[in-house]
Amino acid sequence: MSGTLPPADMLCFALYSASHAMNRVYRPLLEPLGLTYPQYLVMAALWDEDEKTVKTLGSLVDLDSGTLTPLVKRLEASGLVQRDRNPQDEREVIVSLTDKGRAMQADATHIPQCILEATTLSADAAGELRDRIFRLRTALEAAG
Amino acid sequence: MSGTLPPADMLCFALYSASHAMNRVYRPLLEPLGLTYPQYLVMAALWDEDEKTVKTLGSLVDLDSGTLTPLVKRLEASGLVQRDRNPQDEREVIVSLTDKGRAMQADATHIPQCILEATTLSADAAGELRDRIFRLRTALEAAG
DNA sequence: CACAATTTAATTGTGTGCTATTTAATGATC
DNA sequence: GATCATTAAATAGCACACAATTAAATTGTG
Repeated sequence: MSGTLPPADMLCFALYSASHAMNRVYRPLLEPLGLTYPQYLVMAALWDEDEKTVKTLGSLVDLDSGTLTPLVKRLEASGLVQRDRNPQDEREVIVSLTDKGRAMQADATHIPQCILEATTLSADAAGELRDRIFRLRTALEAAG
Repeated sequence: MSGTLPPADMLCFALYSASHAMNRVYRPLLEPLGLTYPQYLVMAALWDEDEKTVKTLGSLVDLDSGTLTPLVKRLEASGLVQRDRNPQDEREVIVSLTDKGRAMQADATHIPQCILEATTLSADAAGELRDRIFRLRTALEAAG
């Protein structure tokens, strides 16, 4: 018992490969918007609630400043967000949507349905699987 | 119905963040071996069965030559694998373990158990979740 | 046999991810 | 109120990922 396994037997590889497969389904949906998948996550977080610090965004999309800073700068270069120092605390950068960034939400409303259809799951089954995977994530984070 | 969602409600983000969390659990386990997670997948595939072409490795670990070629070259530079053209078909590169690469398997046998414990799941529950996620992957790949 | 089509790796360029370090601003302690 | 510790972003360097292209070898068809 308990020796090395081929990737096809690993839970980690199931996550890894399913995450890649998900990315590949997103890619053609996001290409017309000019967004990558992590950029889409950031936009979705801002559509949910505008004006967030880089740190808050990082906790919502599971990325640190090393990844987020250049990513948000690319969104800024595309004219979708703006970055401003918080006058109350100059250490913080507040990322907020521009009019163009807000307007893009309307062009993205079809995406969740497209993804759900690609999974071939019912909405309930997808929600249940999502929660199970989030619980796995919580356990893994607690272990680290 | 069917508008944009915050990341916390997305199945895709559950996969994405759980995959990152998994990577973070692996990192300290692999650091003593000097391997990254994708490199570990390649080594695991070769421990299961030695001597595979880049293409075969790619299908087993879900990566293409653009990622695999430099990754395998780094494993070669570490002395863990060797790369040889197949004399029967000079287009193919056969990746095989060196003695050092084979010997490393013994230093990795504890890892699956560590990962299972980090999930806080029983072996059965982990296997069931793994299969469910693999089925999701299959559906997503069929949609693409 | 010739030669077009296919297949396999390698290469190039962009965009993540992450660690470690640096810089600047804030807060705590004396 | 000067100094130290903490915090938030930014930066630098390495290693994936992936699309698109290139180059070489093989196969298929006439």
